[in-house]
Order: sequence, then C-alpha cells, then structure tokens
Amino acid sequence: MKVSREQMAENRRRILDVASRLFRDKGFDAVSVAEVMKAAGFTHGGFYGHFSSKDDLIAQTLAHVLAADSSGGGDLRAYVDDYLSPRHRDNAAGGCPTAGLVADIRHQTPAARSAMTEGLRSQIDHIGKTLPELDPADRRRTAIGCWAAMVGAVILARAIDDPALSDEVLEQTRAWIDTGISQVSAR
Amino acid sequence: MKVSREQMAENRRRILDVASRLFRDKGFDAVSVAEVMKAAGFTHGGFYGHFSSKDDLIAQTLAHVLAADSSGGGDLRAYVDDYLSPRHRDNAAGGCPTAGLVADIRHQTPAARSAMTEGLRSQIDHIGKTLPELDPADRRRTAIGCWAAMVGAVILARAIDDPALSDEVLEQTRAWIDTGISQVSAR
DNA sequence: ACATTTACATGATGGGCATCATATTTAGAA
DNA sequence: TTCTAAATATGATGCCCATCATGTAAATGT
Repeated sequence: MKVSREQMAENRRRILDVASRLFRDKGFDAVSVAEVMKAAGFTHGGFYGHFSSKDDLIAQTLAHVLAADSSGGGDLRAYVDDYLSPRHRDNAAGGCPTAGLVADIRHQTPAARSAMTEGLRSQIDHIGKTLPELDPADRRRTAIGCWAAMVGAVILARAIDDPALSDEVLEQTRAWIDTGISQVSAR
Repeated sequence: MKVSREQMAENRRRILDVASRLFRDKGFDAVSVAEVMKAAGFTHGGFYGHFSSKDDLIAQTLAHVLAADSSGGGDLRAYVDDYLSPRHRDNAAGGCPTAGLVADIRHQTPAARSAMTEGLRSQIDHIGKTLPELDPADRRRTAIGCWAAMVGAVILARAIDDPALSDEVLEQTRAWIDTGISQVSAR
C-alpha cells in the first residue's frame, strides 16, 4: 500500500533512527536488513525502495546520526564527565556513534568512511571551540588529544569484563584529561 | 594423514598466527574458518580437530596474540612514537592487537572478553612500570590515560579517509601525551 | 472519478558460511 | 611389523542473509 510523501519521509527517518541504534548496539555485520525493517515496523520488502543496498543504508545512517550528534553545550568538562560515565559506557545503543562505530569504519565502503571523516572533523572543531582561552596550537592539540582519549577509554571500558577495571579506565582517563586541560590553561 | 605430535602443535601455532593477522586485518566476522585454514596451508576439514568452534578460535587467538605482545622496552616515549606512527596505522595486520580488535570484543563470547581483559590489565601495568619516577597515583593515571589516547588515536586515524587529518590525529595525540607526561614528571 | 504511479508486502533465489560425516593416511603403541 | 587411533582431506548439510520478482492497494495528478 502506497503512503503519502510525508509518511514516506517519516518512515525513512524511522528506519535510519532504528538502524543507528541497532548498529551502535550490535555492529554493522550482526544486524540484518530484515531486522532493521522489522524494528522499524515494516517487512523486509520495502527496504530497496529506500536504499540501494545495505552498504547504502550504513552510509546514510552514519550521515544521519553524525549530523544529529550535537555533543553538548560549551562546557568541555561537563561533556567529558558525561562521556566517561558508566552510564554512557553501558548505553552503546543510545550513545556516541563515534565510540560505537569508528573501529568498524575501516571495513566499510568509501561513502561510509567519508561520512565518518566529516563527523570526526566537525567533532574535533567543536571541541576546539570550547577552549577559547587557549592559543590555536594548544587548542588543536588539546581537542584532538582529549577526543582520542575519550573515544579510546569508552571503547576499552566496553571491552573489559571486570567492572572494577572498567570503571577505573573511565575514572583515570577523566582525571588524566582533567590535569591535561588544567595545566595547559594555567600556563 | 596423521602427523606427529610436534607437527600438530606447530600446525596449531601456525593457524593461530595466521588467524591473528587475518582478524586484525579484516575483523572477526569478515574472516571465515575456511579462509584461515587455507592461509595456514590446510583445507577447512581439519579445523574442528584443533578448535571446537569459530568462537573458540577467536578466544584462543586472542590469548595467543595478547600473550605474545611484548610492547617494547622500557622507554615509553619511543613506544608512543612508534605506536602513533603512520606505519603502525597502516599495518593493522601486523600491529597492536588491542588497536585492531578491542572494539569488536564487545560482541564476542565471555572467553574472548576475558582474554582481552587480561591483556589490557597487563598492558596497563606494563606501561605503569615504565614510569618509575612518578608516585603511584600519577603513574596509574598516566598509564591509563596514555593508553586510552594511544588506542583511541590509532582507531580514529584508521577510520579517517583524509590523509592529512589522519596524520594530524596521530601527531597531535603524540604531542598531547608528551606534554601530559612531561608536566607530571616535572612537578 | 479515473488512471497511473508507487510504497510496501509476500514470497522466491542464490550464495556464503559454520559445522558435520566420512574417507584416507600415517604416527605411535603393542 | 601390525594394529589402532588420530590428523587432515573431501564432500555434504542446513541456515542465514542480501537481493530480486511480483502482487496489492492507496495516493496523486488530471
């Protein structure tokens, strides 16, 4: 049954939303096209009316979710605290798409890599803007170093099956970033 | 044809070596059992004589490769430089198994998670030992923060399809770690 | 109101892959 | 040397999945 233009647009949005959650939760490979469609409330048949392939879905989902990822207000410390919280670690499906999906990007199509690259570029720029008190070189270094440590810590914490060590990775990374920022700022 | 005990042990080692390279290069899902066996010089049939399942292979490969990963001498700065080099970024198959495989561990069996956890625990301890001049709290924080930033930076750099930005992530993370270590040491 | 287009459903199709069954050959024990 | 058990090879089996073919009904334009 055909649906209205706006219905179709909304359906497409729902598919992308659902796909982004499933992909973050289970990884690209472990999620089937049929599973995405079912979770969005459809059967698998309509899929190729919206996307030309699963790879296309992956690329478009990345563009969709990375565009939506606003990454907090202007307070870097609050953002870091939230990012390195057990709550974020335990909420991959609803958490940062970079932390959940970057590592898999290496094995994806050029379109997917390109979407992720642009997402990372703007994320780094965004973090840089939250450090107006630093001179440009310090700002850039801090933004990139911070971001690498944040993403790395969440990925490590999610891999570790010992809760104490996992918590410690988050906590110590937070402390490490904190001293890094403070000391540069105080110079 | 049956082979000698030692032959079999060597064959098993070769399978694990080859599997570790393939997994690091292409990810667990993208590598088939038959592909591993073929790369090791066998057909797929003998596989279940060595391992009870593909999941078992994954767990044993992790234990194997993480035990072998010695991670350099006592000079942390040299290790960081090497780790954050374009050469290491471009050599996933022969590079650090953590950088190549941690993110996927989340979706693997408990045995695999456990092997990775022990690998990470000893890696963090090892890095800590390269910082004897620091007091224990600083040492722990530095080891974990450093390691998170190193792993995160390599994962990010491998995902980014713009060579300039990818190089910059490595370079700036190296600088960020360097200032972090220097400033703590100089206190 | 009617014709046409189209969004989604149902139901193939074909390929890849993990795993199993069986055969073969040879190491190791007796 | 002979017998047995084990290591690997060859060849199924069955499942899951991406993609395609076709049907159906409703929306849009005339």
